[in-house]
Amino acid sequence: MPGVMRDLEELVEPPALTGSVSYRLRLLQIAAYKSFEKVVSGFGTAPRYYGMLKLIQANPGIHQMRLAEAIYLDRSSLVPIIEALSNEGWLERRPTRHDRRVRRIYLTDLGERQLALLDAEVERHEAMVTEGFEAAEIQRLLADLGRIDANLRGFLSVSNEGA
Amino acid sequence: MPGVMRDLEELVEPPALTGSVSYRLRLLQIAAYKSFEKVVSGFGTAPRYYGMLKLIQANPGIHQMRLAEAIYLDRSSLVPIIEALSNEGWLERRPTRHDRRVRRIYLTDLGERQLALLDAEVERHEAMVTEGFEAAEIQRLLADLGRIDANLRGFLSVSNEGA
DNA sequence: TATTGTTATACTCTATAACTATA
DNA sequence: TATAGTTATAGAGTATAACAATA
Repeated sequence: MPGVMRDLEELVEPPALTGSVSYRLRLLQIAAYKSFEKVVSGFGTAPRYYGMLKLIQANPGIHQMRLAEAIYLDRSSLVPIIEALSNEGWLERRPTRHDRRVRRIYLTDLGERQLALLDAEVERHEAMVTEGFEAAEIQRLLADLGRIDANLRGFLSVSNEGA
Repeated sequence: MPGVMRDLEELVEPPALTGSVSYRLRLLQIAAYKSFEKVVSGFGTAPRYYGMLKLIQANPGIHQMRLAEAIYLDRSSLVPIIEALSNEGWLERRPTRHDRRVRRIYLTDLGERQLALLDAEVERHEAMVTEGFEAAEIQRLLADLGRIDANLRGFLSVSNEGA
């Protein structure tokens, strides 16, 4: 009776997906994000903006526009995020003297302290993600991902030239 | 006058991000998705579910539950997607004899033909993503991503054991 | 009792367009 | 005229919970 066992068969991954870097990236990102949310808890809305907080930390006084570009967001989409993290005490917006349209973003002291705690959780997650990799392998992987990033940024900026 | 040039300075990427595979994956996926949408057009809502369509093609008659798991979606979230693609003629649901709760999913003939056209667009995009990579480098990268996928799936299934 | 697919519903995230205040 | 930030709004996309049919 062929067909009866069908429900128990392995899922076939077609070559077009198995061999696609884009597809792997997509599924990996979903899985990485879900696992990250399981690892991290008790930090409010901040964990999902960990990357942004680290960028602010490394670039104190960064403009909102600049920040939005860096994380591929529209400037309007960034506003409620900045708002929420300000309300939770992570960061603050300060006006500038030279150009009063611009507001510069800084971590608060509380933000700095909390971010240090969050760093530990993030490292724990990263260790799980790269379990079984040697340091050199991780460096090589990061280099490869960097090359892909360059390809994509190049393509996106070229195809945005008209805008 | 230090500080005046600040607006033109390069963005500093902190080591915690530069060295994080998770973070790279996240940003890459966003960029890859945006570029994919620019490359592909004229296929309705299908391109964003290209991976799912290829899975159905490779696993004709797959159950909805099975499909949902494979792409990390809740079974309820899959329903409107299946619905839309059915309405656009890409696929169809057929009842089963043995277990009448289950509906099996198949590509239609139209779906097969359109998917063949979409394949070409996807290949074009993939070529851009991996531009500058040699075939062996791509294989190595895919292998690395596969190892990460295994780590994540292992972690997610373990931490879901209670559920 | 458990499972598959479905529905109703609400929540999150995002972009677009219009607005303000500055430049 | 153009730009930085904001607001209002609408559209995706997702999960949760409850339901019907079936096992």
